[in-house]
Amino acid sequence: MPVGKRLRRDDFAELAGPGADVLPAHWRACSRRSLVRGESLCTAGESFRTLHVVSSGALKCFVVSPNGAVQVTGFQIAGDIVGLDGIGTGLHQSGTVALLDAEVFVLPFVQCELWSQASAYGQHLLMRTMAVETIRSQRHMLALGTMRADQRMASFLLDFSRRYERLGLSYSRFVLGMPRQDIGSYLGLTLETVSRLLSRLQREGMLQVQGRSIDLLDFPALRRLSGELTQRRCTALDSIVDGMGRLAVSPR
Amino acid sequence: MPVGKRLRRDDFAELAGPGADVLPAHWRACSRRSLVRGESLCTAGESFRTLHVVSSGALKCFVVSPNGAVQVTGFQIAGDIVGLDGIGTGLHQSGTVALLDAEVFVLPFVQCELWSQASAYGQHLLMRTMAVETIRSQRHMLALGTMRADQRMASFLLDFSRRYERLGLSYSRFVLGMPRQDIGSYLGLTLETVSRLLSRLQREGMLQVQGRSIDLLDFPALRRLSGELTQRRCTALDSIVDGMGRLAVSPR
DNA sequence: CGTCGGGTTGAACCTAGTCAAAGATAGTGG
DNA sequence: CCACTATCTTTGACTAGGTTCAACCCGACG
Repeated sequence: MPVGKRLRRDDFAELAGPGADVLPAHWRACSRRSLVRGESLCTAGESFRTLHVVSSGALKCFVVSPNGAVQVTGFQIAGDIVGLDGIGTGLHQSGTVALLDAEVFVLPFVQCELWSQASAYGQHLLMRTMAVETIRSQRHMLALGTMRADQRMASFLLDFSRRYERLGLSYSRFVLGMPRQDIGSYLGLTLETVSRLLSRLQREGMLQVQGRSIDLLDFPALRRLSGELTQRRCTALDSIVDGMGRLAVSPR
Repeated sequence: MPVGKRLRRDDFAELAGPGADVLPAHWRACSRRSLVRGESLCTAGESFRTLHVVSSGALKCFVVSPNGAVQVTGFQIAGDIVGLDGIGTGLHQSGTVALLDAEVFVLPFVQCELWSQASAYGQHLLMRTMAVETIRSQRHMLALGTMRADQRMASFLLDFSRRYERLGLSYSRFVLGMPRQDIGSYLGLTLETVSRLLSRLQREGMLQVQGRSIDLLDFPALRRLSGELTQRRCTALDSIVDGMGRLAVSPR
């Protein structure tokens, strides 16, 4: 049960995850909180006091538009950090719920701030953690804005593959902790499209899917699909970007 | 020429823009840099040393995927901050170019860090600035992931309207500093679709468009379009989100 | 054993993308 | 100052990818 992998506090010393940076200096003091499947860690609008680093299980984070549309903004597994969006306004902008039974480390934000003030290193790490989050969302925007459905799906699977590998788990066989609807929301697709895509990729031999269990079979093909080729609105292979950020197709 | 509005340093005392927070404590020391239309402020991969706050003109920020697809991640006008994405890795993750002749304040990042270490307030502001950026990208993800083309366009126009208003300019008549292609890239659409949408909204009386000059006429309609109704995958008006973040349609 | 949430699959529809051509605009150099 | 060019914009016709609606299946759980 890969997703359920539980981290001991000491694991974070070697862990490369986004939350790992900010945790070490706190782990002595920090408490934990258990969540059962479906339990909410925080909801949008709620006042922000603590950051959380996932110890085990899986969470999803989502924003809700005024009219009720839901967009899943990310999935968090062991080592990932949750709650950075609350720093800006003092209110959580997004909700977070447990997809599976989960456990999180609790980091009171005032302590993070104190720590960050006390050491230049701590400050740097905290900022870096936030900036990494920005980079992650930029990548996701790129996926949502420029990729076709199958490419998004391939990127999504490869992303999870890498993250599981980072936790010392199999990068080719894993269990997605979330239903099709959540994957769809995250990728800007409907659940039907997600289901169809997984079936198609299976038919084409790139992976094996059994409910939420995934077995990635053809990494080169998945990588090719996810990015190297056939990007929407980018037909020329030898195209470059000029100073204006325009695609400049080189002759020859 | 609304977009060309130039800020004096003192303006930032009252300015509510994202960059305004971080600037005041620095303005005495900080230098400026002028950019001509098309000039690049920084390119992806380049090492990160400085933040910039736009003084006048307009910039765009974009990421490029390995295969050459371009996604515009944001447009910056006076008061906006540029370069936060470099903090995470020490390398700029995105490129920034001037859409118009522009001037920016230059904030060496080491100084920001020193300032941030020196005062808890400074630290808080810097982090807040970064977190606000995160919130912005979450909103944009929501647009890219859940909205239809016309809704994205309406949101985009209303966003610019608010930002111009914040600068003390007209919220109803303004000039978009970027070509259709960039708007399209930002919204995850093609330039043809952008053009067609603007024509359609004009035909429907919501706005007047003349090249890059926009005159918003029917705010209620634009707001309605941008969010209140007809969101894709959200047909029920009285739907709410349950603990799992699922849409729960209330009976009645 | 029946119900319920989640998943799969099909068919019809529609939004937005693609390709193409013509018009507008602005910048450049004679 | 005007002609020329490059870039940007608009519009049309056609296509394709993804959504919608609907039926059905499967496994878990009471």
